[in-house]
Amino acid sequence: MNNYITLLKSNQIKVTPQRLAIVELMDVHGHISVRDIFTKIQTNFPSLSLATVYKNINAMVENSFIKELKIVGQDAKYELTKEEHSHMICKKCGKVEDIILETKSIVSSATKISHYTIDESSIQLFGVCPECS
Amino acid sequence: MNNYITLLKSNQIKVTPQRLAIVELMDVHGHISVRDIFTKIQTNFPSLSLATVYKNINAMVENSFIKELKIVGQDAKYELTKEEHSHMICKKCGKVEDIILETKSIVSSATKISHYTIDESSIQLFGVCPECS
DNA sequence: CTGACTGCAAACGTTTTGCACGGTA
DNA sequence: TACCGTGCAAAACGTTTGCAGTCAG
Repeated sequence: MNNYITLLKSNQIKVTPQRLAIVELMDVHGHISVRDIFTKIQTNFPSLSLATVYKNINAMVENSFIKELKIVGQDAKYELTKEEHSHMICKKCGKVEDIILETKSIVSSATKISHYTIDESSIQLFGVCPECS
Repeated sequence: MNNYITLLKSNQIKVTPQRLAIVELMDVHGHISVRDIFTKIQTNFPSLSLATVYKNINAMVENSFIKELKIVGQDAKYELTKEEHSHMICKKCGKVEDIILETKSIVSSATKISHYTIDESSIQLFGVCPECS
């Protein structure tokens, strides 16, 4: 049985070919924009509608099944929700990569300073990747 | 002599009433969206055009005179460029606040792991502010 | 006085919506 | 079979553009 089918079902999301294609693309690419999802899927699935992509993406974000990633200078990208992680962004090639960083110390010092109750963080680091330099 | 006039001039930006209003609003509010700039200024400056706001914001971002801030769940906001800092975002009231955090250690560990040359970072911490809890 | 800035209206691209049809469970 | 999801077309947004007139330096 297909992994993506299992994944959707375990999140109470009804399985359709469109959704399978979206989830597979996200899994393979890691981070992907609506436009890219649409054009990539449409190649071998010409009947796919952009409205359907939007509707599904929105519902999945609503669910927390996927996460929206806003990056300055880029279109919004989407990724499957997984272990908390940060992002490395290459300013030359635009690549976005996951990286697991220790955030406890920064969060605890921010808590001390601000007196916020912090439960989520977004850390993006910009620079040039090894391949581009 | 008005501070904002000095500020614009020192960045080689021609001084106009529209730009003064925009810069003043950003300074006072810290972080503000295009829509809010437009509606707030328009109250006592009815001839202001939304296109002018966009043109100025874009030129100022281009200049690095101001910075764009993309936050999940909110419109893009703009802030005057100043000392590097991070952001606290209250999930209840939507408030965005600056906070100065030590980022050296996280950046250096990310550099070791990823081999990126990192020169910029965006750190956003989400939670509930003291006033809302 | 000249080039840059503004306001307006139109154009554009993106996202959302309503509705009839089709497919999943 | 019942309901949810899909595709289509239109509508609603947000942002950009071109142009003619105005203003800052």
